Amino acid sequence: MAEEKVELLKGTLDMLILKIVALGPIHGYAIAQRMQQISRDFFQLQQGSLYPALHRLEDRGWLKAEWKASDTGREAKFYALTPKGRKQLEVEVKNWEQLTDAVALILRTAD
Amino acid sequence: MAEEKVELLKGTLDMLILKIVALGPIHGYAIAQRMQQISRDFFQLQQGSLYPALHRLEDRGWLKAEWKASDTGREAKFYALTPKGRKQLEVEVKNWEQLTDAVALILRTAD
DNA sequence: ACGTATATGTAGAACTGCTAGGTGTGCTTT
DNA sequence: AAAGCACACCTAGCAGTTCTACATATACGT
Repeated sequence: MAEEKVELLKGTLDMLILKIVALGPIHGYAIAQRMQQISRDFFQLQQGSLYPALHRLEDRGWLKAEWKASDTGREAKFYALTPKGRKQLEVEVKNWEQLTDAVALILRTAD
Repeated sequence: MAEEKVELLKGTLDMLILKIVALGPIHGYAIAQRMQQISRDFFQLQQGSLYPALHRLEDRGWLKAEWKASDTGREAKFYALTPKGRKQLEVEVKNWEQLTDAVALILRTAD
């Protein structure tokens, strides 16, 4: 029973990560788990997508990282939204909605 | 009054082009016009995105091209959906809906 | 004669996400 | 004790898509 591979639309990952971090400080590995959970196993975020994205978001000043002990006692890098990150999330959500609206206009066009 | 640049999500362009061609045979330049029209000027498809995409879709056997005279009397390359292209459009639309549903699940999550 | 709208095309850059590999810790099972 | 697995982080390099910028050519209006 081969599971279909679901590819993210390039450009949405940042928004999804920002949204999940906005729910409260969380470390990378757990972000992937929550994304999978919330999306009912639809999104299965790969580590090779996740970690570079986190570094990208940190470089841009949208996330701030801090080492702490996780639930399991291991050290993990916890990410939190910066004020800039919160604004960026708003911008990206607004843009996402406009985009999906515009796509919907085209998909619903009958000739 | 600088217009905001709207970037397409990578991966959606093929679907949008297939959908517009599905409305009836049409040439490339007119595809860009219709997309802009239908999306109420939201999408402004660049020629550097359009033509490579059309060639890609033709290479994959989803579109078939034919030179004909356009409304203005000039020669233009009219594209039509192949049966394979029609199936592909269905697949992409279904995938798009699943994807946006999954994104919506994440965006609507309150902690 | 000139500019504009129509119509097609390419080269190269930029960005993103994926594959595939690697490191190390701690818990559970054999 | 060792073996395996889940946790937790990371990087290099590839593949794919869209954009910018440029190039070409025709028809029409002024």
